[in-house]
Amino acid sequence: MRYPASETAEKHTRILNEAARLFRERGFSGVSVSEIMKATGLTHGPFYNHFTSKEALMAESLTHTSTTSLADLEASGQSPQAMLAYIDTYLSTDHRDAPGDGCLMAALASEVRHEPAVRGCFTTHLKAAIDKLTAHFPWPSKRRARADSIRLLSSMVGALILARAVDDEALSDEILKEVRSGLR
Amino acid sequence: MRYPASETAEKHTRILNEAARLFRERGFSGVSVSEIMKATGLTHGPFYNHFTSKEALMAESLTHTSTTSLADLEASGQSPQAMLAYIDTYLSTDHRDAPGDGCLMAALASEVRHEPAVRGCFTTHLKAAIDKLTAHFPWPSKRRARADSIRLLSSMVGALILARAVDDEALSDEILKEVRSGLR
DNA sequence: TGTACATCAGTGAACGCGCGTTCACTGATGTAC
DNA sequence: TGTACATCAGTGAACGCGCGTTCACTGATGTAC
Repeated sequence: MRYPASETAEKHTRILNEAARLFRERGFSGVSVSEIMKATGLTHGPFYNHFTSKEALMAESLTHTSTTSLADLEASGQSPQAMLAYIDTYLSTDHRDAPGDGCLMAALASEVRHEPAVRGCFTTHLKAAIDKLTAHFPWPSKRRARADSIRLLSSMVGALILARAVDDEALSDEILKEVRSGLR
Repeated sequence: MRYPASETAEKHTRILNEAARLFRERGFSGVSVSEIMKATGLTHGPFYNHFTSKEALMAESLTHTSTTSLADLEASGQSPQAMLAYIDTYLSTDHRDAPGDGCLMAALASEVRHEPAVRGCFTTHLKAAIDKLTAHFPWPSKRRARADSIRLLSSMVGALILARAVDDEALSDEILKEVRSGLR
């Protein structure tokens, strides 16, 4: 049956939000189109009214997540304290235990390598993240700010991925803690 | 038909080697049992003469790769120069472009999170890697050697994963280069 | 304002496909005598 | 040493399953008059 036109755009956004959350939680290949549609409260059929393919959704959800998560960074303060708080939040057990709401890169970087359809979007996101980090925080040397941002990002992403992969909570906590104190 | 008994063990090892290579290249879920068996020159049927399931192969191939790749680390020298050479090799474009022969953690850490069957093996490997790094290299402070090893590993793994995910070779090279110089 | 009709997002059965896994069969090897 | 037979890794067709995707159909909404 026909539905109010106003709901269409809202449903599109809801699919994107659910997809973004589920993909980060369980990976692109760990989530089916049907599951995403079920999470939005619909059957799988109308998926193709909104997106041309699962790959297209992957790309669009990645771009969608990119804009919202970079807004978080810009919302934080620019003081050295704000920078440390940002790092502490990123390397917190809360972030580790909630990948669905967390960093896109830590959740999906590995899988992106195998999905040609989303590498472009991911690259755009990473470039934006480096630029925002470089511009936003009070780096000791302006000249080295970009290199320092790249190093910070690599450390944080690597630590979070390892902390999430590991079976042993003590080791996982230790990784987060040591990388946190290394960045002070 | 029956085959020489001597070949059985050798075929088992060949399956493990091919699996270890293919899993690192394309991920656990990106490689099928049939592909692995084809790579060893057999049909898919006898797979279950060697392993009880794909998950069992994933676990065994991870343990198998662990022992061989940690041997590489022990084979390197213990001088500060050897340590820098190890880091440079890890963060080289050659390593980035050959995941099939490279670091297990950079290739599979993300997927391990979604595969309960291999998290234990992965954790064992990561612990061994931290211990070997800690004991093997000439860290400035013995007391902080373990924390420094964890930080080094996080940086290297994170940088390699990001460098591999990205679509843009200049950015990929930049990530490797900056993290390399940050570790000098 | 009321009526008749076209629209089109949602439904849910169905499609082909590749996956992990099973199994009846094959036939050279290893063993018993 | 030669013969008869049991063994068992490999073969390849077949299984059920869940996936991404398609499509004939439904029926409340929006539009034309």
